[in-house]
Amino acid sequence: MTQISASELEVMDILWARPGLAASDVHDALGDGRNWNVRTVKTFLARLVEKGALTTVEDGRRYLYFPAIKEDEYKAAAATQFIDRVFSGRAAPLVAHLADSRGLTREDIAELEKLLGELKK
Amino acid sequence: MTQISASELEVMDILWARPGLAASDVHDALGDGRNWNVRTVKTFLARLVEKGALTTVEDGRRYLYFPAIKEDEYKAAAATQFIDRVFSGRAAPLVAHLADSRGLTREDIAELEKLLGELKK
DNA sequence: ATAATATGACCACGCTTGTAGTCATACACA
DNA sequence: TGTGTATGACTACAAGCGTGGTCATATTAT
Repeated sequence: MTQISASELEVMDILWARPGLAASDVHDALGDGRNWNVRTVKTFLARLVEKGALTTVEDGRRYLYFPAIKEDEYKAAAATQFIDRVFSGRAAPLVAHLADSRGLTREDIAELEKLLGELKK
Repeated sequence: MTQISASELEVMDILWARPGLAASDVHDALGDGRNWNVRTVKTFLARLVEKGALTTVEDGRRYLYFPAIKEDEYKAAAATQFIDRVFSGRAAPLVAHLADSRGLTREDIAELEKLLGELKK
């Protein structure tokens, strides 16, 4: 599986949330800060199809796009890969850095504790 | 600050651990799986200097390389950036994914719990 | 019916990255 | 003293990425 770039990932996020959009819908859904030309969005869509991350279904004279990979699986793999690259595979230092640099919220901390509690069993 | 690529980061890791190596020393230190040609390593070093991540000190007819950015700061920023890109800025889901996909070791879990304990104060 | 618009197919272009090659020179050993 | 070797400076080149243009055609609005 080739790599998905940061920009491409934004497109994937849209389609994971709402599968089956057409190119122009994806463009609209990005709207906010992302001021990409529709053609730019189409380039990303085409590249994602090439990479096997999306599939298409014809709908008249246009395509609808659907994720071909699962969000959870992709993100889990991305996390593992990132930690391998940057933290030699150790998760704890990463969390330490986060705590340091941007501060986890009280809620984050509570959530993580709950998680760890479950993991211990 | 321009981006540091995965390969470049491997070089940075060497120099964070042992600052002041020459190009050929860095090459040797990589040795293991990394079968880069010395010239490839030199390209990475030159690019890192260009990017402001390393500085050099002349040593006769060669250079010694020193990190110009701090490991902790760089990695903290990288972690934040990664979480923003992939997990919309929320750390907890990331840890959940790690737990899922590759399994944190018992030690990881213990370490994280200790960390969270400290953070709560 | 004609003109503006949307859509897909294909193309472009400069920057980054991985991976070195070439050249000139300096040093080290035979 | 000549020859291999290490070093830096510069160059190369294909693939990936961000960004969008062109062209032909189909659809919609007037």
